[in-house]
Amino acid sequence: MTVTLADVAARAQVSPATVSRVLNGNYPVAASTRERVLKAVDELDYVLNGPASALAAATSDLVGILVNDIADPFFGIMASAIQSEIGGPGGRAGGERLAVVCNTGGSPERELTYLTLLQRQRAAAVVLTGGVVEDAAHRAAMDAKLRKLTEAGTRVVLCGRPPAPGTGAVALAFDNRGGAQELTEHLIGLGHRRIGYVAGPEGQMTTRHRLEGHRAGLAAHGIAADPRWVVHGRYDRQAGYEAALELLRRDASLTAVVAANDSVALGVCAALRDSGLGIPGDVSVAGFDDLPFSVDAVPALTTVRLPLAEAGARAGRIAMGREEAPPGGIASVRGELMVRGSSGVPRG
Amino acid sequence: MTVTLADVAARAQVSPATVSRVLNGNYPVAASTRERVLKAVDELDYVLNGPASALAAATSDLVGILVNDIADPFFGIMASAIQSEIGGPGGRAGGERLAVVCNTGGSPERELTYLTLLQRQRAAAVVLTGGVVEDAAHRAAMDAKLRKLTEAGTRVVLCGRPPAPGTGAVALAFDNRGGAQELTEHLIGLGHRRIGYVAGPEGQMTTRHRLEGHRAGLAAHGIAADPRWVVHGRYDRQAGYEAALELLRRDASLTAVVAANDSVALGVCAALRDSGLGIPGDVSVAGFDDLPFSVDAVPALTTVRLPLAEAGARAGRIAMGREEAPPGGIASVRGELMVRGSSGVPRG
DNA sequence: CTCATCGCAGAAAGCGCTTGCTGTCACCCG
DNA sequence: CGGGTGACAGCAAGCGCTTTCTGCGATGAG
Repeated sequence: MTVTLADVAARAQVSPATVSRVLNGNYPVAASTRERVLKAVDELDYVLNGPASALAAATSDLVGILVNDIADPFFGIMASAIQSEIGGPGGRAGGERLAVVCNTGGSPERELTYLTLLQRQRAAAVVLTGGVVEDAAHRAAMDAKLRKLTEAGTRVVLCGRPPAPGTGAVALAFDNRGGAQELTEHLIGLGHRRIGYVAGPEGQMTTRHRLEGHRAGLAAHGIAADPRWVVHGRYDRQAGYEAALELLRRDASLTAVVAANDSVALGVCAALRDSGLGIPGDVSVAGFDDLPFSVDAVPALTTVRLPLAEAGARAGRIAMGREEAPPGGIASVRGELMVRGSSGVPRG
Repeated sequence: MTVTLADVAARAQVSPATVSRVLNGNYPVAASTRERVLKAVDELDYVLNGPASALAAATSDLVGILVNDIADPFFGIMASAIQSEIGGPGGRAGGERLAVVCNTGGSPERELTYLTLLQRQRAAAVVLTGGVVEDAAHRAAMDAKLRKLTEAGTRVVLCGRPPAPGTGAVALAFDNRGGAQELTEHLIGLGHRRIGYVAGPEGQMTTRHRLEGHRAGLAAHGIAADPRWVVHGRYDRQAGYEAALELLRRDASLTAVVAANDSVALGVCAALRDSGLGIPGDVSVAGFDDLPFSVDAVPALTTVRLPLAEAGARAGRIAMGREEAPPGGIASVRGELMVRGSSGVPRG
């Protein structure tokens, strides 16, 4: 029914071994023989059996990419960049590889399960993106899993994710703390003193780092951090909308609001507008990430640009062994402050 | 080195066959035995070898999802919905499946190559999204490939994509023509007569259908379509920006511009603003798709909402055999007109 | 002219799992 | 109390490929 290597071999009058070697091209085969084999492959419309080949060779050409939410451009951009580098029909980077994009939905359990699934498939490499939950038990489980993967020969790269020491995984971490601090200092430089902060979900490292950076920025200028000025929520527009309303309720004298990311910032903007406040006339707003839509917001969003595509591409290359890992297996990726229309001098 | 089924069997004092059956749960195994096996699996930290299992069982639990660009929310949303339905650790939908998201970048060749790769992996199902190129040779090649896949037992679903008759593939097509017509008629209803149209790339079916719908809308109200009012470009913001400028250059008296999709519409808005024109005061703008950011644009974008997530979820279920295919294997998915701030009565 | 050498092709032993078929008990019914 | 019937467990034959090792003819050196 299905065409196998043996069929091709028979038609080309050679042994299966020879066909395999022609297809893999890692063993000398006479040109005339090769040609004959290729012709047979073509005539029979032969398609290699991936599982069989993976079993025999003890490796597969699958590469896993873990993301929190593929519908979110933040992850989409990274995934796209990673994929463009891991080979596949896209980038001419050696053998054709298949990228397996896994949606963890931010759930630690799913993350673990997907890793097992990938391990089961004997994936060639795994790139993990997205946040890390600050739960000791989960981190230990993750680290154990990652270690097992690297020990089994799977290359593991953390992209935009804090390092996992002792696991053998290479990490390209975003400098969330530094970026957030720079952003807050920009607002302070404009004259803002009462700055609200819409943070991400509690218990996430990204949330904590960005918040810490914000506070460091305040501290650097001797501004006391008022706990009423911080509200936690999800990393989405809706959460931003609600958080902004809450912030206003707590202290209507705020002159600026920093959001955990751009989506949240958009929600904040909508809430402010719906409350009759002008941006940046009444309240300045700032985001984080610099996703494509941020420049199109009106006014355009002041934010911290994270080099998502570059970091993803680099992670992809490292995962493929086409670029050396950074010294110590850890690199910090800096963001860049993008000052745009949504931030201005405070009113009054 | 690596733990195999046999190791587990030895430890649990049973035969490999029994272990396999416990793990697959499709054969009666005594509770006490099962427990013993599970214990051994746990103790040895056994991970099933995917390729070996796929080879022996002649099926794999991989599901392919083809998208044009994973960084584009249009595809991200569909991919996410599809994935949530195909099982995986996310949706509790039977066995754990791995979604393979493939970025075709809109290239017909890559589309074909990915399909071969998926065929090679003996994928359980494949969901294709994204546009179709109107090239006869390519379509024939695609159809042949799809037929081969369905013949090999792979379920093939086209999501938001025109049907491929005779291939055995199920199609959930978006009613681009109808949506575009409705949108244009909405503008006409407001009083617009000179309506610019920023179309997608030529030679794509989606582009053609939307443009045809637009023209049908004009025709229905006896408005002659002026060829100068149509500009083609890519499906992105940049193209929209440039196209809008070109449109204005050709005829500054346009009172409305319809864009091929929301991203393009955003570019159009930016260009209009940069030209000192108000929206919708001077020119009304409309998009297509209703992506999440469209409601946040200022003014919010009038557009046609495509039920991306619903269609994706349905496609996923059909691919998994958990929902029956529509009669004839073809269903048309309608869009819904979303009237928002970017469209108003024409000036003057 | 002989023997080591080289270049290429084939034989065959798995890779780790699934599954049809064949036992082997234990139990129940007559 | 015997044979029929189930409920489980094991045997063993692959699944389709890779790869080591062996074989063989041709070539070049001595």
